[in-house]
Amino acid sequence: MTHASSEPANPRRAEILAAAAELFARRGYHGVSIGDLGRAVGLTGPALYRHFRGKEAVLAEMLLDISGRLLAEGARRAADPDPAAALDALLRGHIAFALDEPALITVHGRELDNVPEADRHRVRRLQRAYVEEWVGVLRRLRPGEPAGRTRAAVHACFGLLNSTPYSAAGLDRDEMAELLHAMALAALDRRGGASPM
Amino acid sequence: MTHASSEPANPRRAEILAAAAELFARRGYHGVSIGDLGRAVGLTGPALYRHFRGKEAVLAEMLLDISGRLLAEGARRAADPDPAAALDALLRGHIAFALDEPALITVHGRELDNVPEADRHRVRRLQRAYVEEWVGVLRRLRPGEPAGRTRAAVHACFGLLNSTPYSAAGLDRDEMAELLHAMALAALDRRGGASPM
DNA sequence: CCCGCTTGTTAACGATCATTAACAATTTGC
DNA sequence: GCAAATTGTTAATGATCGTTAACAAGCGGG
Repeated sequence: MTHASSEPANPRRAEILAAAAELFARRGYHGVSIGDLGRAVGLTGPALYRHFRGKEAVLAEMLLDISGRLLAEGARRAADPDPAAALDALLRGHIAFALDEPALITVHGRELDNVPEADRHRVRRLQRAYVEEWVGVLRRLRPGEPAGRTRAAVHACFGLLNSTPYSAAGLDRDEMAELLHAMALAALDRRGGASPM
Repeated sequence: MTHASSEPANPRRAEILAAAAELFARRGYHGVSIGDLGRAVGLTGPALYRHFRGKEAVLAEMLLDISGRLLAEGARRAADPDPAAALDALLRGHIAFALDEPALITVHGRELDNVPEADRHRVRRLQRAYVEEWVGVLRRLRPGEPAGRTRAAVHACFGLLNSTPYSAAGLDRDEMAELLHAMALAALDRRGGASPM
């Protein structure tokens, strides 16, 4: 009941989660009602309670899924023994996620405060672990840098990559991916003034 | 009544706007009630209607002020005849704003959809004009680049600079400003693969 | 065949919301 | 000093919210 991965992948749950992501991203968690959520998948509001314990549970499951997926993919990519290759893989993975799931990236970055406390701690732990995967790779490339500065650089890099939802217009996916990759790599590469990567 | 700049700078209005910015940034527009807004400045909820037409008017005035200030400063800085100096000034100005007013930058980027339609169009026009100041400077530095790509690069740069609210911990203001400046300049400089700036 | 589970519905609940009304205190202009 | 405007209060209104209750249709397994 708690773990969605052990369930038989109920398609209605997935449908609701996808619709909720779009609505939460566009209007914010508090700007979306249970009635809105139901209507978005062709149901009435209370039908949602057949699939989720409540509105908060929808958000909680969504954020746990996102942060879990990011961390799982990130940990795998960061394991590359060549740190430059690991960074390249992290960039590619994060960019693909941001371009393919802009609503999820938006909600992931904005709505953590509305997750009930127990799950919020779990999401925060996953998010922090994901950041630390990046920090670990960057510290292999530039061991002397203070950890706080590296972490701030990672957050700035995420801000750049997650800008996708607001600038997707006009460029096709592959060109946008390449632009983000070049900009992010340059930003991380030339951070900190003098020391090269 | 419509233009705040011609009024005698009512301190209560400014106090409410400042408190509203913090609350809107933290919980989102719909997550903040009129009672919350009043309480944040030591009043009851309905007292707010002595200073604003309603909740939407608070957000509208806030976003008009932010986008207007960004555009005014941006236009002045972009007017430098040396495009490299203009870009440097734009970066410095935007970074100072993001570091000094993280709540305003956050609300500015998230809550446009909740502004009533008439004001929303005006805010969007100001925001677009600000982006075009950046695009104009960058096109002076790299005339051959397609405009859509330049615009996407500007939005990505804003994403990087506006990451401040989530990563301010650990670094002092000046070090953070320098880090953001170096990263943003590198990202814009090395965008697009080969052509130098 | 029918029992029970799943997945929907409509109706109703208390809470909370933005807003307005009615009224009081204080300040300002003359 | 006093009328008028300013700025606050509490109380009330109607809408909407998340949630639960009560009930119904469809379906699968014995």
